[in-house]
Amino acid sequence: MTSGDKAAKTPSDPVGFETHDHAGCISSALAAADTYCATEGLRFTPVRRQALEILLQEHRAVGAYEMLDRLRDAGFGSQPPVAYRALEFLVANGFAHKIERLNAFIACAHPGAVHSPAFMICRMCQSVAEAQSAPSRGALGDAARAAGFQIERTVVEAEGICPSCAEKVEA
Amino acid sequence: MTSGDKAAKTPSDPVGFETHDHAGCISSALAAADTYCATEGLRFTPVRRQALEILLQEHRAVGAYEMLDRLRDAGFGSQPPVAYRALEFLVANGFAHKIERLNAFIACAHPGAVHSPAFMICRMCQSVAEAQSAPSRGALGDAARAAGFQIERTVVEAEGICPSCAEKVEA
DNA sequence: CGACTCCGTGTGATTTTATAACGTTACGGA
DNA sequence: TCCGTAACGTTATAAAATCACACGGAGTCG
Repeated sequence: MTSGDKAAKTPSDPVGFETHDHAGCISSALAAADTYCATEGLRFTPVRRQALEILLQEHRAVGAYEMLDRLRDAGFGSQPPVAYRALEFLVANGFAHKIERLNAFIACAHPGAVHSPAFMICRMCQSVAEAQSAPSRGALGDAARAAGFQIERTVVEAEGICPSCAEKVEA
Repeated sequence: MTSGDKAAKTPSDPVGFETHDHAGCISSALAAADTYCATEGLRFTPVRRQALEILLQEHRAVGAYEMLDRLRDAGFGSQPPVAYRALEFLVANGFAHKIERLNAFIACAHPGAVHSPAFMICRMCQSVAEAQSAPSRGALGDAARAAGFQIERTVVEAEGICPSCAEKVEA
């Protein structure tokens, strides 16, 4: 990814509450995944590629069974493991994230970059935006160090109201 | 709660990777819940009280169906809604928290205090410690403000290795 | 080439987690 | 005391996730 450091000109990089050039971001993300998998010796098989494409197209959190429906429509297997395995691959390799609060999955907005993602989940429209978190700094990091706990992975999800739903409420 | 401000002498208050005076903490927590419910006009019914007592006794994350077993053993109903409703009450009123990562529930370590809990989850022994987070400060808060997102609630869960499991690994 | 192995895939079955719907009971205010 | 609401118990079902096993293709090594 390009945005890089946390203290860059843009204070953060929400990506998600506004419209995008989807066609572009989908194809470039797929191409990046192709390249990355080739480099790393990972097998970016048709199901996996299709699953990522679905996540990118939707650009929202997609449940495993919804993914399964889409994959079946695309000609793949129709049993839960088909979806779960593809999603597991995408998550393991940083192409997607699981939103624990929703039991759903979303394409990574910063693929390729090593990051601790944080999510903002609108409780009205269910849209999800990805931001960066810095768990090792801040209160949680302090607590972990004090307790001698070794953090390997963090789940940071904020639930609330997105800008566009806030407007609707006021109106 | 007593620990109060984030910048007190104790930099944080993990509570969970060490043994406690359980008998004492259970009875005092129950008493506090009694008082709080009386004050707030909440109905701290037998099932709810029993559910909280179970969480306090276990002092770990307990699944809804495990809770259901225990409640049934205690003479309450034996169907899922019994457990889910009791847990919902406890969570809604701050006596317990849901650990999204584990689909399980744990007694609040700071009952009565308004707080944004954060959890440290050991992936080896499944133990869970509660700490404080400060989501509105830090990277997530910045991103939310920049995006115009109104945070109402946060889920912060760190997965890793607790001190005692770390010792075992080294040994 | 052929056999072996690993990994990914497809499928059936099952487990685990969570909610819907509905009648009955019990509490608390008028 | 009567009424309305909240809580409870139960049946049933939905949603999410995993287990177990067979098949098949891509290497690889003889």
